[in-house]
Order: sequence, then structure tokens, then C-alpha cells
Amino acid sequence: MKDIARRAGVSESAVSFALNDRPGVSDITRDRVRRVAEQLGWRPSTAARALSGEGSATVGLVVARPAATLGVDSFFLQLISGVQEVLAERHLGLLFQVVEDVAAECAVYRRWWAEHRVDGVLVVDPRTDDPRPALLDELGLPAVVTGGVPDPDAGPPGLSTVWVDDAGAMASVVGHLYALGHRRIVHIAGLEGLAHTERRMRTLRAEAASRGLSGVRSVPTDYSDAEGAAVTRRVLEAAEPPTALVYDNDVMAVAGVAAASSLGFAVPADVSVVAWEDSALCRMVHPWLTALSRDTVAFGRTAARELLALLDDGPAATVQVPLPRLIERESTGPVRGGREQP
Amino acid sequence: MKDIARRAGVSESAVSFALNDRPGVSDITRDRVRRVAEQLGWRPSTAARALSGEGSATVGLVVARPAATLGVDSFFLQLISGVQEVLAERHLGLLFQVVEDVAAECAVYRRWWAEHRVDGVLVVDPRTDDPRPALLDELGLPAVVTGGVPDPDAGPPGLSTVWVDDAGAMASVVGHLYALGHRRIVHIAGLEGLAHTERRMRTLRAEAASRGLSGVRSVPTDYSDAEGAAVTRRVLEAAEPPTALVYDNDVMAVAGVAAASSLGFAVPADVSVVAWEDSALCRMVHPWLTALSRDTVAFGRTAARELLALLDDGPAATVQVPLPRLIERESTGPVRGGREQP
DNA sequence: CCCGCGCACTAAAGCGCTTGAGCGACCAGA
DNA sequence: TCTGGTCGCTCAAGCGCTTTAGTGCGCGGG
Repeated sequence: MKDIARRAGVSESAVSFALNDRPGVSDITRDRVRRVAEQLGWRPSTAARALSGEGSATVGLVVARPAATLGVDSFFLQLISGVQEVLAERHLGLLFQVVEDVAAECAVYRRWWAEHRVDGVLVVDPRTDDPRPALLDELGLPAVVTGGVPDPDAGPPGLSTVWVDDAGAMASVVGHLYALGHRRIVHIAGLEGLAHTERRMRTLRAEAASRGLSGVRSVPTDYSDAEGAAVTRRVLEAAEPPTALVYDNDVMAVAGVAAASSLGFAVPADVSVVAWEDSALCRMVHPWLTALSRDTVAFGRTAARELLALLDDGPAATVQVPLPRLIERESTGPVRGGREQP
Repeated sequence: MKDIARRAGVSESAVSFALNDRPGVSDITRDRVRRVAEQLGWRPSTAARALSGEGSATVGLVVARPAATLGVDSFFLQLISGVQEVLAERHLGLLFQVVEDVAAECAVYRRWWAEHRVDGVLVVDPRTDDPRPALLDELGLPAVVTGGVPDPDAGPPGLSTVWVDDAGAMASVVGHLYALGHRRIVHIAGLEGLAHTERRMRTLRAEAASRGLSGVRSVPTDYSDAEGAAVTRRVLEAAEPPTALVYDNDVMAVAGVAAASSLGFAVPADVSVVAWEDSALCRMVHPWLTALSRDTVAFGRTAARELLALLDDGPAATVQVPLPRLIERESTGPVRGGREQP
């Protein structure tokens, strides 16, 4: 910067003003400075900028899942892609960290905050009794929680929320299956304690109750193909096996179909299958899976945009992304016999 | 830090010495300072540290693939998990960015360098005629290229390389298939221009030549399930279809099996299938896929460790990770008829 | 003719940390 | 007693940028 000042024949302050679009220099000087800067390939040192109070030009994202579970899940990379698209516009960096559990995640937030490493964070996988919003509020770290449920108790202010209507989506799935004649439905759910898992389970119960169905329930898992398959086997081997299975992710759905076949259950003749989360996977197995589809990349974009707004001292917001659409493929069909039984 | 100094009754410099294990303070003072710091929950501001020449305590990773291709690939998240395990020991941050192509990737490196944002980078997906090593060398940014091939022309010094013996792995695959009687083998390869893709293709040609096989070839793709399926269909519909298919990733292998079945080819009775890269996917389809397995998380750990060594002014190194093992499952079998034909 | 004002720009302090120079106290050796 | 050398610590500069408080100048109005 000293260089630029010298070559442009002005003071460093003038350079700073010129390059930051601040008043205090004439247009002609501004242009000259800009040209010199460009020619020198100058970029502000983030360290220096941060030190003089500008913030670190970085946002953080930590995902608390064991490496194994992260496995086949396409969700995070898609989300991150979307986030980056938006961050790139402002040349913000994304500090990424994967940790084992929420406690470790909180520790990371504290450290990042103490080190002034990030200006804000994106939190994913909100939980019931989640300690993170309170912590972030205490630290005063701008944050948007994605995939959350709008907090009815209006959690700490200053947090934005980007959410998906899991309840509505679950209702549409149940509606679809019910219309096909299914009365015994098992929901192979995701991780217990995640807000959206709980919400889906709650909605399923409510839907079942309102339709007077008794053979409907949720079984939480760890999202892995192994558990997906195991639970599938267990429920299908029961006395009155379900006629429809709803899986909380694509991986389990695929594993479940395989498990069902190996037990002699044809899909969808003997049992219908719905995958929550559409991906290439769903079109790689036979039969192609009926799935709930949403635009994860766009989800990331939205979240990032809300965070940007927060960093600009905008108001905290609660924004809803479009309802996942149910893509009907080959894995769902009328219940065998076709008779609509109560 | 001023706080700590005051409370411990010493100067700021003494605090700095004490907390950085530098000589110049007595052990007793050092302890006192440490205690105060801990009690205050102090963490050095990375910005200030970086500004006074210490480096940013951050390493960068940029992957140049369109968001779509990033999709189902479990490779990157696994790699990143491994990387993080090692970085976490030193509280180094990981700045992550996904971009469209290598040109954009280079731009990111330049920017990061100019902004003093990272101390070093991990580069993935090395290519033939890769501009990145030269650029990083020019910038003087420590880097380790992972998944590379040790450069026979000894590229720029200062770059470490962590590599996998793709040639050996390909040889083992061909050996396995040959022993089963397969003579017509098609390799559905990955992205053309990637170093490891080229190496696999070259090795396949060499193996074919040395065994006098003529019906052996590679077909590059974009790694997507769509192209995997399309290529599979094309080669199987030819006059003399191959009896074995080798896919450069798990996603294409799964898609390929589906495509083959839909064409009436049974696996492995009519055509054997090998997947390069083992994952849950390979055990989620029927038949279970024979696959090349390697420990991607360990791969990431190794890469990160080499980068750490580089940051400690260690020497550049070329380290090889274990040869992928061929896990024989159900998707490979003797060629139909069993006769060993030339 | 001078005052006061606005404009374009400069000077300097400060962000939180590291670091080389400096300084007094203490001790061993002559 | 004095010298020279450590040891334990303090001082102050400096990293690259922002920002506040000036400074000098030209111009229009009284």
C-alpha cells in the first residue's frame, strides 16, 4: 500500500479512501490509485484489515458428525457449493471444520470467536435442546441456523433461521401413501435429537392420529446404510409388516430396498418405498425411488445470503425455502390387493 | 493481552515470551502468566499474529469441480475429515473453496497469497500439464499435491506429493480379471486430463499389450452416473461386447450395473464389474460390487502431515500411501463358458 | 479585502501481537 | 573493588491497514 501511495504520489490514507470508495479524494485521484493498485495486483492483507476492526472476511461452518456418517451423504457438499457461490461474490472465505459432537462444535465456536477468526457462522443440524444458539448469542457471533425449525419460543434474537417445512413434506408423503391404500407405514428416521427428525416423527404421529391409523411409527437411526438395512429387515419380519417405508435419507432408502429384496419383498408390489432427499442414487437402483426433492444448493445460497445480511447489520430473519416436492417414480404403488382398508 | 500483563504484574512482552515458550522469563513467572491467561480464556488474535509475521494458522483447500459432479462423491468429505484430524492438533484452520475450473482455482491461490490468508495449500486432482505446481512455486506457497503421480521430471521443488500407485492397482485389477478368463475389458474412466485417469489408462494399455489382448480400452467420462450408464449401454450394445467393466468410481459402477441389467446383461454371469473406490454404495446394490478399497481418511491425514512438515520448514517429500486392495465381492466371476480364449 | 466554508488531502494514532535492543540486578572471577 | 556476563524483564518499533483530527487552498459572499 505504501508502494501504491508512492507511485500514485499521494498519502497512504488517500489510497485507503480511494480503494474503499470512501469520500475524501477526487474522482481523478481515485482512478489513478485504482489503476496503480490493479497494476500492482494489490489485495488488502486480511490480517491487517481484521486488526483494524474490519472483521476477518471469513465465515465458519462446522459440522458435527463422525467421519463415517459423513460418508455418502451428498447433502453437505451441495450445501457448501451453494454457500460458496454467494460468499464468492464478496470474496469471503469459508472456514470449514468437522468435529465429533456438539460439545466440540461449541468449543470451536469459542475459539474462533476468541481468535477473531470468523465474522459469523452457519450452523447446521439444529437439535432439540440445542446449546448452540444460546452460546452464539452470548458470544455475539452472527449466525444463521439452517434446516432449523422456526423457534416458537423465539430463541435468542440476532440469529436468523432458514428452514424447510418438514411437517408439510411429511404430510404430503403420508397423503400420497394413504391415497395408494397404505395403512401400515414405518418411517425409518434419522438421528434422534435433530430438530428436523423430531419434527418429522411428530408430524407422522399427528397424521396417523388424524387418519385413525395405528400401524404407523417412526424408528430413529444413525442415517447409515447399515442401520437402514437392519431396521428394514426387522420391521419386515414382524407379524404384520408395513406396506410402505419412508426413509429419512437416500442412502438408507437404497439399502432398505436391497434388504427388502433379499427378504423376498418386491418393491413396490409388496412394499412401497419413499426416500427423503433426492439424488443420483435414487435413479441408480431398480426400481427408481420415489423421493422428496429439494434444491440443496439453493438452500445453501439462501443461508449464505441471510448471513451476509446479518453481517451488514441487517435484521435477523426467518426465511422458508420451498416445500420439497414428491417425485413419484417406481418405488411406490397401490397396496397389494388394492382394497382400501381402514 | 494487556489485561494478562496487568494482572500478572509484568509487561506485555513478558507475557508473549511466557505464552510462546520462548526464553526470557523465569519458570515461575511463566506459570503465573499461563494461569492468568487460561483463567481469562485468552486466545491470540490470529489477525494480530499474522500481521506480525507469524503466518495465518490456516491452510487452504480448493476443489475445482462443478457442484453437480461433487454430488454423490464421498471422496472429498472423507479426505477432509482426515485432513482436519491432523490440522486440529495444531489448531490450524481449513479454508475451503469450491470453484468451477482450474483457472478459477489459480485465481483463488493468487488471491489467498496476496491477502496472506493461508500458510499453505493442499491441491487435489492433479492433471497432466497442470499449471498449479508452477504457480504455487512462483508464489512461494507451500503445498502438497495429493493423489498425484510422482513427477518424473522432478517438478518444482518445495512441493510435496502424496500419491497412490494407480498403476499397480490397475495391474492387480487386470490380473484378477484375466485370471477369471476375461479378455475383452472396458475401462470406464474418469475425467480426461486428470493425472490419475491418464495413468490408469496408460497402465491398462500396457497390461493389454503385454498380454496380447486387443479388446481392451478406456473410455473417459465426467464421473457422473449419467455418463457411466450411457457408456455402459454403448459398449454393451456393440458387436463384441466386453465381458468385464472397470469403473473409475463407485457411482458409475452402480449406475453401470443398473444399465447392464436393463439391457439384459446379468452381473457377473454376462459381464463382470469392478468399482474403483469402495464405499457403502458398493454393498448397497445387488450383486455386491468387487471394488478397490483404500483408506481415504488416512490419505487425508498423510497429506495434512506432509503439509505440516512443509510449514515447519521441513523438506519436501514424496510419500506413497498403501496400494488399494481389491475386495472381491459378487460382481466379478469367471467369464461365461469358462474357456480361456486368447 | 477578508472571512468562512468546503474540498482534497496528509499526519498520526491505534488495532494486538512479536521481537530486538536496552537495562538493572546479581554473581563469578581477577 | 571492579569487570564482564547472565538472567529476567521492560521499551518501543513495526507488521498493513483504517480512521480521526487536522492542514492548506481556492472560492463565493458580505
